[in-house]
Amino acid sequence: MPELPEVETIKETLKQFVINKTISDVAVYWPTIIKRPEDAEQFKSLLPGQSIVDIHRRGKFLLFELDDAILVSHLRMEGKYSVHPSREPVTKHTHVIFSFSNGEELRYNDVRKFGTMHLFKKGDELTNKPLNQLGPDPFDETFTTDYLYKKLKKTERVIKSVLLDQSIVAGLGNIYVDETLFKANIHPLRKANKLKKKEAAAIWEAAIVTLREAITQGGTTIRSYVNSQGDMGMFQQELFVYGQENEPCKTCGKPIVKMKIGGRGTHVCVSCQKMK
DNA sequence: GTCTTTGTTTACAC
DNA sequence: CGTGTAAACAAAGA
Repeated sequence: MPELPEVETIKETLKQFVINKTISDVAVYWPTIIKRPEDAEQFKSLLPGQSIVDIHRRGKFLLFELDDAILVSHLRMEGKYSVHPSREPVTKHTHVIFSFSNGEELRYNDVRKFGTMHLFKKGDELTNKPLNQLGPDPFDETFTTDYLYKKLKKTERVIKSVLLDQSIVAGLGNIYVDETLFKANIHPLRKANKLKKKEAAAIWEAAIVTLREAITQGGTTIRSYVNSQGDMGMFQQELFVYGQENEPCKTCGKPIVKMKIGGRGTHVCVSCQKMK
């Protein structure tokens, strides 16, 4: 479940292994991961000879900047990247391999095969799906309390669903939305357009603080997340509500309740997070 | 076989 | 057509 802090951590750990490496060959064992170009054979043919110039992050997407292209990669639930010598055996969940001219390989591993890859000519990625659907990153200067408050005003949806909407703000997923709303003392079922400006400001602040702290902890490891060096995140120790069903609230001691909102498991302290 | 998991896309009712 | 909700979808493990 890599969300923004996990993808940020993956980006930083992966950088040291792949920048300036030149792709010599590409193998695709599960073509449905490749979304653009539609034909995986064409995808493969476009990459050899290109070097990895840099890696960026946009929301939950990893962006591999190549000499003349951008590879946009989404890890969905369980996608992972790792670098190995080519002689090392692959696992049954390795679906894409980028071979480098130095004998190493960047491997994409994904137990669920839900991840996606889109390849663009440089510049085209911003005006096409999936990146053109995204709202600002939480740390972008355009993501302000005013921006958030105006967006919340416009919708009848509950706040939980709005914060999961990547076109509002890009990078929050189920873990960090639940944690953000707990920190802001807002019940996830509150209607977005009924929230006061002060409450929007509290959500903004809570999101920024939670994400920043999670990044410094290297992300959250719930099921299987590790960074590209194989290290677990540590933020799970800081979780107040996510995955804490029936555990006592760290603030008030009442048991954390799990409910379904918009089809998503949602964790809430009904004592601390008021419906008002 | 059924159910759960998540982020995103698609279908559809209003 | 915009909006909101629900279902579909990707696949595997419990």
